[in-house]
Amino acid sequence: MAKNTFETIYETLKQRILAGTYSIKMRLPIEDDLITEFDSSRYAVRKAIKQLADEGLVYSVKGRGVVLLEHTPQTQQFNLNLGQLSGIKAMNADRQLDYRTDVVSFKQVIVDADLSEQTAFEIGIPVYAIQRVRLFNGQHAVIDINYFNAQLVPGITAEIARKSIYHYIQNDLNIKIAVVKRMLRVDSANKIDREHLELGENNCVGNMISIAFNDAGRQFEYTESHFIPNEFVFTQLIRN
Amino acid sequence: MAKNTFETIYETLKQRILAGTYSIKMRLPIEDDLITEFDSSRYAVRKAIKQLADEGLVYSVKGRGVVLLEHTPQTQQFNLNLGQLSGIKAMNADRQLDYRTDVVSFKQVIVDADLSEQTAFEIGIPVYAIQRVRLFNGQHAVIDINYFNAQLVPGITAEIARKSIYHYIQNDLNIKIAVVKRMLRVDSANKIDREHLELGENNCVGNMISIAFNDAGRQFEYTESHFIPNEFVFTQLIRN
DNA sequence: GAGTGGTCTAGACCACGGT
DNA sequence: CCGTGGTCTAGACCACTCC
Repeated sequence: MAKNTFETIYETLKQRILAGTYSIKMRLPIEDDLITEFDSSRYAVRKAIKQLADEGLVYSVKGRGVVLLEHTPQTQQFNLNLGQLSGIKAMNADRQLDYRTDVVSFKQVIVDADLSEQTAFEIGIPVYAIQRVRLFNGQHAVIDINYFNAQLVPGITAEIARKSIYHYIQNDLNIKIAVVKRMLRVDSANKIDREHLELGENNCVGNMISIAFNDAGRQFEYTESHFIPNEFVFTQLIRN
Repeated sequence: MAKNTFETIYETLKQRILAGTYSIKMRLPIEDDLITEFDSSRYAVRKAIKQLADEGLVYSVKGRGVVLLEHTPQTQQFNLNLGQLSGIKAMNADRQLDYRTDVVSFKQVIVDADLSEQTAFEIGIPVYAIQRVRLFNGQHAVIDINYFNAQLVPGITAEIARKSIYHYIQNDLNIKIAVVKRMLRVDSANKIDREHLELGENNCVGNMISIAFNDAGRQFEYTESHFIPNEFVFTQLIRN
């Protein structure tokens, strides 16, 4: 860790904040002191503070200083899964979970008007249409409905889908996943959901829609992940 | 608008991107060209590009340049309600909606162990406990369950709750809302939800939990907003 | 008025991508 | 190898907070 000056400062400050070193005064040392302590430039110090602010640990007030945000065990968890990448597999890697994937459907189709409307893919291009059920601790908790642009992401097989498409994309195809845009909704459960998910009494699902772009700016994926209620949490940080 | 050099550059570039000026080559001009064009420093140019990247419009690749992300009408909507502040009132100010608030319950209580566990407020402090139903176009769509630290946010009345607590906090009390941490879940509907929301056939709700901090770093609010399915969307951007 | 973070300039060098 | 963005330094001045 800590390859850059900036990272060293960031890691050190974060440790101290979490250890409560600064907690009494509820303030970080002023920039000049940090510059002196770490023998670095203002740039590195400010960048480290910026990252701490992005994580919701501190807040800068012009003319006053850098304030620490109260962090209780409850609010602590916010600082964890803020912006994760990869599939749900990695998304839950921190929790120790028994995990399995069933490929329910695997097709290659041409995008028509309706599908284009839904996925934002151009009409006429070939896509892989894949449906996979994710089991956590034996529970049918998530169904992933994927559409991958077959020109940008060629050669997907059912076998790859059973393991990890993202692993295949990144390691075998060497595609860089640059940006993922996400939408979160609560939808009434549809036929597919009722068929494949253990909804119990519930008749709704969470729906996480992901649109992924490679580092050439091209959208290569549209995915809907329908998940059962009461099991998943998403976090977001808003700063003024 | 555009008070700073940085803002001028940012606004100009954003306009051009949305107008499609750069779309053919799928690239932004290189930094040096932008420095020349806007007669500014590299700092301002890079800051503008950073903001465009934060919005999901572009993506920087070291050694190659700044790539434009495909933006179709569908993915465009992602760029809207990314990080909004204020209550739901402002959250939906862009849509033209008939809007009303009913105060269902208004109490002042002392935080006990259970409530402390839930809200992360200290045991023993007084809080306002408020329940409000939000009607959009006459539909009972949202119930807000608020807890405000009565020491940090004194003097809330039912009348204020009916109008806008955030307006009162910011304009009358002059409190600066620095940071809001949010969690999103899908919960099975409870008694209060079934009583106050127009769930129709659905028996689940979305649950947006907000924890707000003032610019002294103190948590002054814990709120759960339970909302009906199929009506609300949340967005998130993840960058590598 | 003193102290603090926010903005900005003008450089330097490094790391990576493509040729 | 060259061109590009990423990191970093050493300053200057401004805007805001607090006494």
